[in-house]
This record gives sequence, structure tokens and C-alpha cells, in this order.
Amino acid sequence: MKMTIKDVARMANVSISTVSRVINNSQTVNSEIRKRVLDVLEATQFRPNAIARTLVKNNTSLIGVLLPEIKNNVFDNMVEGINQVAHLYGFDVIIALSGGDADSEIHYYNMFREMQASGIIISVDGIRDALYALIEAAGIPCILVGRDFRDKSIPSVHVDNITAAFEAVTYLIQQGHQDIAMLRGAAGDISVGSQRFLGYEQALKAAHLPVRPERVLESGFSVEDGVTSMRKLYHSGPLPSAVFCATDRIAIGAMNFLTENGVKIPEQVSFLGFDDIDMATIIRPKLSTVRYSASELGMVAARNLIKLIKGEELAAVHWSISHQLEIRDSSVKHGVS
Amino acid sequence: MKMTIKDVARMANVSISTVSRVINNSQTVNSEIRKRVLDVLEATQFRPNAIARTLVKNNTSLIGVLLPEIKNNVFDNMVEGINQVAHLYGFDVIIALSGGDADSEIHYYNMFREMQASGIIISVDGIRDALYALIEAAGIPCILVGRDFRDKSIPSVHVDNITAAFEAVTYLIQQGHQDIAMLRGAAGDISVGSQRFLGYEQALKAAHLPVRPERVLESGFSVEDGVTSMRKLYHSGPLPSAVFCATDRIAIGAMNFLTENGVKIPEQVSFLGFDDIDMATIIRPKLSTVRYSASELGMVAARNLIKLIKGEELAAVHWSISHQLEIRDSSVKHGVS
DNA sequence: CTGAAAGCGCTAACAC
DNA sequence: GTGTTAGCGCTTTCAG
Repeated sequence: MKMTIKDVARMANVSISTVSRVINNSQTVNSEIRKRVLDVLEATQFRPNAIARTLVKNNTSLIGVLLPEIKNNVFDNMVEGINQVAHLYGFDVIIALSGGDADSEIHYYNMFREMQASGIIISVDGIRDALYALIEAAGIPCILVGRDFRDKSIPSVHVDNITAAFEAVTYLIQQGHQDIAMLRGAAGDISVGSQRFLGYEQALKAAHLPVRPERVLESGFSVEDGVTSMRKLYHSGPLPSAVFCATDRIAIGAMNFLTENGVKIPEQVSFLGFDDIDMATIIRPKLSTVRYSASELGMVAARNLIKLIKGEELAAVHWSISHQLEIRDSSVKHGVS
Repeated sequence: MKMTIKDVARMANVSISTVSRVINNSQTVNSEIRKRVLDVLEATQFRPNAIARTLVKNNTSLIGVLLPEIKNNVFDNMVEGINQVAHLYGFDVIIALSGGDADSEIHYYNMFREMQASGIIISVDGIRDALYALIEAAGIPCILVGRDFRDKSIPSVHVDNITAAFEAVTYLIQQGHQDIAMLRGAAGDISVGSQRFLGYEQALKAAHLPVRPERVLESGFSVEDGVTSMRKLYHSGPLPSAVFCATDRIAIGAMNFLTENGVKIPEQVSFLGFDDIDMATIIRPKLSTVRYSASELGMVAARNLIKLIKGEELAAVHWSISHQLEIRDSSVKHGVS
């Protein structure tokens, strides 16, 4: 069943180089012979061994994408963006899922490397030292996506989380809210949640409002985490008048919890999320949120990775893509009912 | 930057075979020499070229997974299942996204093949003839996931869509509903939507209820498609008392449309979905649906693929995994308010 | 226990 | 325009 060029050559009564030439269209071949080869190729459904080809040509047209998970909508759109521009330039993209596990990240990074991938796009919430060192040591074109990695030297594409969060919270303040809680994601100084928290903090300070620790809840980034955090907040005293959430998923969980406990949204509590996932417009009330284009994130990453692969000069090392406030039904002026 | 075993050998003052032996632990090497090599390996962060290794060993431990998209929650859980058992057996899994495009499917299938993947898992809504022929010709271990492919000879894993839909609609009938509409997905005899429609039809017939074409709406499988279909139904006369949807996403769109038009769910119209995606429990009312484990789908697929790869005998060619009705808040007895 | 050498399937000089 | 041949980087006999 498994054939080689040699087999094809024998069947078509030509040399292996001739077969290689017609497969790759690399040189003109006598049209009659060419046809003979083509026929065998068709009849046998032969496919050249890319492994062998890669070995001699010493380059692939493969882009590896390393993701923690795909449950998150954002990744899906991002991959779509990557796919789109990669295909434009003739690159194939393959994806590996790390599950957020550090060992797995290293494992798959090395797998891409061993597969001789031309470039790698990594989306991690916070990059760990070991991976970081590996990327630098390996020297394969690589772009980080997601968080603001401006403190690092590896190129990255991201949303300006701090500014976006600052603007979101400032909007809430302008709407008259003074007691604004934040449901941030995981703690630690490496995560998206931390950057969005920074923006929250700056906005409050700019408005001379106190940052009260008891109004800042730490958790994961999931719907369930939103429920948990909100439950804590709910049982710890009077409700804030607005809640800023590090992700839409957190916001959705939190809103569900409140609704089930008879709290009216947005009349009693306003909500603002981040990411603008599909669900944001599906739930009721529709979620006000910070929108950005995840597919643009992917496209910018892919485009620059390809430049890197081709050895072209990069215009910058870190790119941020734009964001907008998308005000919908989960937030209103303070005091409105 | 890019090194070979040769470089390592030179640096450690040994032969390349010795280096290979310590990398692969394939033969005992004098512990002192071994250490010398290990040190160089560590210092240089050297990684062997998997391409070359694969070429000589003529096998990879790679499983390729071909998906139409990842936006759909079901795929995410499925991949998780695949990952889990693949890792158990020492396989790496890589994913490619076809976007549902026929050419892309063939392209990526061939890519996996050229990469010498040991096996391939393909999730397609309906498999097209060209791909099918290719799979048969290529002779690489392959498993289809998703639809019921019992009419085909390529092994498959799936939910028994017909039976599940039959049971779902029968439940609705037992609840007193007589006028039950169906929002099926895409038409054509190859899709999941068609099988679920078959179950709907059988249930009505078994209860001696008429299958009225004007109560069956065709569309895609998305939330937006649900809105569109429901709008049509809404403007075409009296509302049915219950609606069975081919996917949860359709159901969610349809429910949103109705809610926005002042229709009470489930008091006026009961809803039943299919898939039990995350959103089903997040929206209000919580969606009654047919539940199955997508990760089980993935696990069964991976397990059997690995058997195929190892040349072991398969207990069957087609497996269906179990399903349950998950009754929540979107459906009630007919006439209850 | 270690090194030399053959060869995996393919491409790309290089001859003819 | 076609065939012969030398590797690509690695593993694996086969000698020593």
C-alpha cells in the first residue's frame, strides 16, 4: 500500500528524478512521458513523503499554533485569522492544545520544532520562564499572542488591556457609578486578568475613587468562576452599583447568579465585560463589553510571523490592536431604574 | 543556531552513533561519556530533527485530527477526549481546521498523510465522495466522528441521532404536545440534521401525528439560523406548542427571537435542543436538550484508532455512544401555564 | 562499549 | 530532456 517515488518510477518506466520533476513541476518533461507518470500517479493515488522532502529541502511551509484550549471563543476567531493569512502565503497551519499545562506547552513547542515548523504562534495567558528560555534558545520565528508582552523581547500581538480596562471603568464612572467592583481572573503578575485589573485601578485613582480590596475578587476566567465570585460578593455586604469583569464569561456567570437571586440587571447593578464573545449578545440582558477583533489578532500575528520567517524587517516588535466599548443592555446610568 | 547530531558529536568528542544512543537511551553508554554528551545536549538545548528520525524509523507517533471548525463547543470536548487517551498511549495530536471546505479537507488530509501521521480522526458533518475515496485509497488508519456512518465501511463513532431524536420528540408527545415543529439544520441526506429529522418523523408517525412540511424549517446550525427560522415560523401562522431543534444553538436563537416578541417560554412554546452545549445551562430558561458526552466521542475514537494503528482487531466498525434527555426549564406539559 | 557505514525517500546538482 | 548520484540528519546493523 505504501509507495515511494521509486515504485512510481518503475511502473511508469522512467527514472525517479523524472517522477520528482513532474510531481514538483520543477523542470519541463517530455509531454508523453509526463502523461505516463501522471497516469500512474492518478491510478495509485500516490503522495510523496513530505518527511523525506523536508529533510532535503530543509524547510517546511508549516506554522504551528500552540493554544491552551479552544473552548474559548476568542481562540476560535483568532485561529480563523491565522488560517486566512497563512493560506494566502502558502503556509499550512496545525494546532496543538496544551491544556494550559506547562509541561505540555514545552512538549508541543518541541514537537513543532522537531517537525521543522517554519514558525510558531503561541497563545498563553502568561508565559512561563522555561518556555520563554526555550523559545529564545531555539531561535525559531515565534510570535506571542494575547497578553501584553512589551516587557519581553519576543514579538507579540495583543490588545492594550490596561488602556481598554481603564476606558471601560472610566465609562462606568462617567455614568455616575462610584462603587465599582471588579471580578478579575487569576492572580499573579503574568495574566491578562492582572493587566485588566491595572486599568481598573488606574481609572479609579484618576477619578479619586478608593480601590477597596474587598471589592476585588479573584477567580478563574470561566462562567462558573463568575458565579462563585459573585456569590462571595453578594454575601459580603451591600451590592456595588456596577461590576467590571475581566472576561465576558465571568460577567455572564455573575449576572446569572444575581438574576437568580432576584437582583435586577441593570437597574440595581450594571455590568461590563471584556472580549465580546458570541454569548454576550445571546444572553439577556445583552452584555456591555470591550470588543476587539480576535481574528485581527490572529491575522497580525500570522502576517508578522511570515515576515519573520522570510527574514524581512519588522516594523515593530509589539503590536496592539484596537478595541471599542460596546455598550448594550447590562449597564446604565447610576440611579436609573 | 540550528544544530545536528554531528555538531553535538564533535563538541562531545564522540561519534554520532554514540550521541544517538544517549538521546534515545537505546544502548548502554559508558557513564562518563554519557555525561559528557548529556552536558553538551543541555548546554546547546539541542533537539533532534524529528523529520530525519521519522524518515529512517518510518513511523511517527502522530495522530491528526481534522475538524471543520472549533467554534462549536462539541468539538472542544471531543478534542479533549482524544488528547487524553492519545497521551496515555504516547501519541501526539495535532489539529487542522478545514473550515468545512471540501478542498481544504482534502488538502489537510493529504498533509497529515505526507507528514506520515500514524492515524487520522475526521469529524465531518457529511463526508464527501472525494474524501471518502481518498481515505480508502490511502489506507491510513482513520476514524470518522459525528454522524452515523453505518452505511460506510470506514470505522466511525457517533451518537445514535435517529434514536435520540425519536426519544426527544416522543417525550414531547407524551407531555401532551401535538403540534411540534422542527428546526432542522442543513438539508441534504448527508448531515446530522437529516438524521435528527428522521427521528422526529418517526416519532410523529409512531404517535399517528401528521408530519406537516410547513412545520419543518431548514437552515444552518447556528444561533443566527435559529433566529431566522423562528422568524419565518412566527410569521406563518399560529405558533406550534413545542419546537424540537437540531442543535442547541438553533434553539437558543429561536428562543431569543420569541422572547423578544413577547412569547413566553415555556408557557406558550416548549423547546427541546440537542448537544447540551455550555450555553444550554447559561441561558434562561435553561434549555431542555439531548445530552451526550463529546469527550466520550473523542475517547472512543482515539482508543479505536490506536488499536487500528497497532494492527489490533476491532470489536466493531461503528460505535454509538449513549445519550440522555436532559429536561430543564424550556419545556413543560402542554397546557400548563 | 564505541565507531564506521549503509540507507530511509526525496531533491538537485551533474552528466549524458 | 533524462538518468545517475550525492547527500539531507538520523538510526541501526556490523565490525572492532
